[in-house]
Amino acid sequence: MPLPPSSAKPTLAAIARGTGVSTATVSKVVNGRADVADETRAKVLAALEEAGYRSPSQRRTPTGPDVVEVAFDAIDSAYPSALLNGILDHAATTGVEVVVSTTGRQRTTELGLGRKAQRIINEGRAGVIVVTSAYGESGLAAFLRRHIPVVVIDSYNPPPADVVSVGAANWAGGKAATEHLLDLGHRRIAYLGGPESIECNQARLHGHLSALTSRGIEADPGLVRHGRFRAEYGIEGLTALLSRPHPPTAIFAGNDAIAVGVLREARRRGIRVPEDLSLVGFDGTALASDSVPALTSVAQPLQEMGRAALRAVLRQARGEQPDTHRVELATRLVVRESTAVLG
Amino acid sequence: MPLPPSSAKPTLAAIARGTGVSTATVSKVVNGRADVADETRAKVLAALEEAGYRSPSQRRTPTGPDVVEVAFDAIDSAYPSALLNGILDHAATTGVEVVVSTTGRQRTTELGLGRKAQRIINEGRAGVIVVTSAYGESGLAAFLRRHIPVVVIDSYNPPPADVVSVGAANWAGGKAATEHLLDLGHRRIAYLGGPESIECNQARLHGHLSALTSRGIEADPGLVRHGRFRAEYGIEGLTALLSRPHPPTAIFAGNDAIAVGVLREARRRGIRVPEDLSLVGFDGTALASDSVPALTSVAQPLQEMGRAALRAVLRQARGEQPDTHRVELATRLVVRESTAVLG
DNA sequence: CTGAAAGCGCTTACAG
DNA sequence: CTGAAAGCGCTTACAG
Repeated sequence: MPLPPSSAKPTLAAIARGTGVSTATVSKVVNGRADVADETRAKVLAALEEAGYRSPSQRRTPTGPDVVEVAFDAIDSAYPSALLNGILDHAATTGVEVVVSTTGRQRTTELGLGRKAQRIINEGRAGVIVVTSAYGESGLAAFLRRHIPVVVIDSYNPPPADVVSVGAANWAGGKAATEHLLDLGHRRIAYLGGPESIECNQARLHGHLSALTSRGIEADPGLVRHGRFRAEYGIEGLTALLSRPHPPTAIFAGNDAIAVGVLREARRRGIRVPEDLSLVGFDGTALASDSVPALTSVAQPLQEMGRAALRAVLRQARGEQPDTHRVELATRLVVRESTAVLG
Repeated sequence: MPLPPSSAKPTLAAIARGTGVSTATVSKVVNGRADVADETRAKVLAALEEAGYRSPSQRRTPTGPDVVEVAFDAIDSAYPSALLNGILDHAATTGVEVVVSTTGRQRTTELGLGRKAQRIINEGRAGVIVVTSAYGESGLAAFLRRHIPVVVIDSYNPPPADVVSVGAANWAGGKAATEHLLDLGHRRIAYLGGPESIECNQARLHGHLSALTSRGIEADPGLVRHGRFRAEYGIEGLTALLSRPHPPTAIFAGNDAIAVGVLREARRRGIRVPEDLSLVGFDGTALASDSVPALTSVAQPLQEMGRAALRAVLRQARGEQPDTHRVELATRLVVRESTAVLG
């Protein structure tokens, strides 16, 4: 009597028993040989998938190091670099290996992503860390179905319930940025954000708005603009704001790249920062400290976020329950040279 | 009659025959069991090493993707990030997997590095890319002994003859930087470099000196300073240069980070760039384009260097001979806002 | 501490 | 296209 496949151990013989074929046939399917009927192949593949079978070379070495895959959109700024740095730092101390892959900013097709997810599963990763948007709901679900722990850093969308997410306190950071500007006497404060739909951007904006309303200042919708997290949108944003009847005296930028764009456009126009315009960024990467004038910015503990993400993945890989669905690390307002008392 | 170990196929049985013990004993050694005499273990380990034995889980999956290891000192600036970006880009198009590891800037002990090298060998990598200094001569030699192809990017020291190195045209880039400043009328041009002993730094310096002497200008040794590739050394360097009787009118910085330090210190002192001081950086990363004023800089094709390194490693992994011992990619002077005609 | 022997998981040449 | 059977590479319980 064939056992239900789910209770069988993942050996060729067990799969063979479960599907009513010989081990030889299962072996052929596993090795992609041609001489198997399509129907048989399909049945066996389904059973292999169901049982979570790994061929010997796919099996994780019992003694070998755990391998964690980190999927980025791209590594094209200080932000992903700092995250990776934190991940690699913790990896070195725990003896874990890190495979890094990028999906490319131009959204890959669903099919392409599915294939990448399948590869990650086949390679027997101990876990997966997904940064921002790489892999949608369906990709994440594929990992979970195979019981591969997933942690998402700064997810663009709210992740499913059984995925741990790591991020910074974006709302509190946004509030702190705007409170700093309010404390300096500014009242017309603009927000130049990233993509409107993205979670972290919304949280920063709402922190900003909350700071305004809690001081009894009505937010002017004309002072809120969205774009992308790149310098171009700072240039474009400042240009648009200056064409208004009452331009702002201060700008809170959704990240440092946007702030740097603002800085550059301000300089081009002879607007002095901070004398004529105060400016706060977000992220606190080298971009903020190296720019001239150095940017006041809300620092995210990016390295620590990377470390926390790896820690959370490894904890789950060891079979421990995650303590929390969301790891949120504190941000810190670092005041530098780009903000001053309203003159 | 036992065969000489080198001609035996790398199976347990062959190792056993070669060393005159049973397959059971060899198996125990491979799996690190305790019940083997030290002497026997040593003999068997030597034979395993000699034969290049890999246990089933260490064997590269015949169908599985190649895995290339990339060893950085650290991923703490735009420079390693851009290299990695190029490597990952080419990896995505060739289906190769990339394991990233960092050795940490504080030189790890020889022993620690040796262990890391051994791990990389055991994991059956198709090849290794070493960035700047990670792994010394002995580490590289260990890879070569096991016939694992190695490519070095921007090696701190000249690599051994059978290691392909990838880098930019540092000498030509340094020459172009200084010629640009000479063309603008500058005659007292300082060089603020990175560590004096490092190859790429020396090449940039000598390009600079060559530009001077080919215009009949005697180089002033007091205008050459070394430090590290960080902003602090730009601050320190400018401070030292200004204390001289005849400060320079232009500075060629060994990389963009140093140039940014110069920029910051100049601003603090009320020295205008480029009106009072012209400044050229090296690397051409976002640091140069995002700084205010934007930096004139010698751009290295970092992404292309990453791609070229992976291409060279994979070519060797396929058993092809490398075309060249050194892949040198052209640099390009990008003129921005930090250089002007001597006033 | 060593190895003969049993056995496991998988593959393959080949008969049907 | 399928599977019985031989066999390979490795591991392990156990006798010595």
